[in-house]
Amino acid sequence: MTETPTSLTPAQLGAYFAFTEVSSLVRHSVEKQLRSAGDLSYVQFQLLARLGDAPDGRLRMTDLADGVVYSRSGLTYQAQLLEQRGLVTRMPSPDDERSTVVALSDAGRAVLAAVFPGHIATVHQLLFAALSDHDVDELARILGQAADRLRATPPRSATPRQRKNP
Amino acid sequence: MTETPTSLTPAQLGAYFAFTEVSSLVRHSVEKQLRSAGDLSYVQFQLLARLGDAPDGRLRMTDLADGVVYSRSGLTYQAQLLEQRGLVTRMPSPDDERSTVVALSDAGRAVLAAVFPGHIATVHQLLFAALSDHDVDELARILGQAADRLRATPPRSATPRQRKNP
DNA sequence: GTCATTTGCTTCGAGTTCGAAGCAGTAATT
DNA sequence: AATTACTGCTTCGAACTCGAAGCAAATGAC
Repeated sequence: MTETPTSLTPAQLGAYFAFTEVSSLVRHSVEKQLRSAGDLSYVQFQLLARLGDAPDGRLRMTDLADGVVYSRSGLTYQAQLLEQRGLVTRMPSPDDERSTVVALSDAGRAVLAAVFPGHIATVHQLLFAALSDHDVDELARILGQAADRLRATPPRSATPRQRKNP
Repeated sequence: MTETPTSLTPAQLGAYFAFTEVSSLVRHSVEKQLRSAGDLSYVQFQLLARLGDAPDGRLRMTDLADGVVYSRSGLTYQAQLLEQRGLVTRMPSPDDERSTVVALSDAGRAVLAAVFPGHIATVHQLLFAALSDHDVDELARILGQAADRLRATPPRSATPRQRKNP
């Protein structure tokens, strides 16, 4: 068991700060673009995009949640909103009465198609316009490594818990 | 003027997906750690950390907001919470009656010191444990470039300035 | 079979976030 | 000096998020 250091090298600090900054700025801009282009929040867009990628445009709630880290209750809320707008349908799974299967409707597909190019353009402009092809490759490789590691890491907290004053 | 493409190369897509995934997973874990270690939200921690970095542990609200993209009203809300907990003080600026100067209190400094090592350890474990020194350098360089570009980009790009017509 | 446990999802309440509107102080224009 | 525009912050209402508690279906233990 290697001990975890409680300080970071300058390079690590720089990477961490840049990462958080890029992350929140990109998120912010993308959110605005999606809102104005299709009246979607980023979460809603991610849900539609995930459904668009799925084999038949349908997924169980649980599978839909995985990878979009949000809580189950939040997912229920957003699924309700999307269903009210007619972008998505929900029905109990034939296999398992407990499961709800969410399916992309034609309207949902249309909205997704309408919003997608602008989303990609925004991301390109914000994130990739400043980077060379080589840098993009490196970024994909390095972050891919980090993502693999994160996915493998159990979700339990790394530090022993401390008591707080009641 | 180069036109922005509406599709991404596979490498760009990979980098984008990895980026969003790492971003949300790290955020999620860090949030938990801070909550259990010092009963702080990530935003609150960032605010305290920013104040800790500032020359006299004091900043105007506006300067505090820059770089932590959150809205002004959200900042007001969090500053109120931090003030109620005694981690921070607020007073009108002597220079400009409009400005509020936020200053880190001793208690705030103590909480920050108590939470910081665990925060760093968590980030190290999540993000940097999987990466070689060289990769960290590359990551810092590449994301630094992207951050520079983002900072230079005006926050309102496409919309012309608006006037109110009473 | 019956009971306990687990799983999948929803409901509920509390807390957090944002944008729009509002207020007061400052700067610019005349 | 007076009017106008702008800046810095707060208040307000609506929307979103989460965790805990709850419910029903499925699984496992006996």
